Amino acid sequence: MQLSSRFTVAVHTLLVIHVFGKTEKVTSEFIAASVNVNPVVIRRTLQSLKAAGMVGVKAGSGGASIVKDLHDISLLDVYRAAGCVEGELFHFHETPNPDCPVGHNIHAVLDAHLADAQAAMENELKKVTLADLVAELPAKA
Amino acid sequence: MQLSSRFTVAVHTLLVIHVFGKTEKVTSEFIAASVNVNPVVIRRTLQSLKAAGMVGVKAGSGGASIVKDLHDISLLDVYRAAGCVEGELFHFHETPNPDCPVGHNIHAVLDAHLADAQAAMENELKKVTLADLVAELPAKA
DNA sequence: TTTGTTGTAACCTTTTTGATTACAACGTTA
DNA sequence: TAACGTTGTAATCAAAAAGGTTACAACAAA
Repeated sequence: MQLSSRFTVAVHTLLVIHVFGKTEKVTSEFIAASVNVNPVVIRRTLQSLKAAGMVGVKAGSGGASIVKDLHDISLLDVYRAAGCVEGELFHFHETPNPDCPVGHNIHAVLDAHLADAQAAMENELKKVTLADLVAELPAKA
Repeated sequence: MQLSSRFTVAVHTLLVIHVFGKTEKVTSEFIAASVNVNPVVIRRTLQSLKAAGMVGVKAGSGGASIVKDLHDISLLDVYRAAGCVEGELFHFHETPNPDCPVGHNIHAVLDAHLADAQAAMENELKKVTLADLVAELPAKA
């Protein structure tokens, strides 16, 4: 089981807007051609990124642009904006038996550790900005 | 989107076996009553834990037992044994456009960072052993 | 042999993801 | 203002996966 691709699609989307934004009108169809998904998926992604204050989208005339400094957008920001994980990363079985000492305390002993693990992952995503990714782009081309 | 509950169910299962193993025959039905899932789900969990060398299960007569020191079983071990994530945690859209500079390089610029984030999470799980959890159990009861 | 349990296949339901169609709303331009 | 291309968004669909459930052969012990 893997997390939704919304996150990587969102990162890809932002990079396309950055790279082509100066020279082309970057429409949902244009981005979709690079990511290789349906344009509607990109439009939904753009709405999420817009709600997070990262991009502007021109209804009618068309075209997306980045409205925030790439140094100020971390992978964690994109991850959160994409909304592929709501709240807790780990999933608990519902209603463990409260009459059993283990079932009664399973959350008490596990929750904090799982939260730590999730925080460690998110903290790592926070270290990387889109500006870092852009810097790596040409070098690997 | 959350990870499968297989992981937390597996932890719960191991704790039940530990707590009741001395005094009762811990069957899949017994564990299922604490976790509050179907006994077959527990049997499948037990097979995974058995394959990982953590438990022994008596076919026929019934009952599961732990066959490894709890100090030597980390949450990461259980996480891996439960198999709720195969390989990569993050999911990529398939076949990004290789003719686009972004599509062509998206893996090159993202893979390492995502692997770092996943490793940070797993590393945190590695720090906690089942013995730690057991130590926390009575204190919170 | 009887009883209770495991091991496992098979099937079903539910949920979720992403694909897709459809279309009204919108901006630009001719 | 009319035509055109694009966005915003709802609705629907198919595919995948998770967990639930039934079923039953294999097995161990009394």
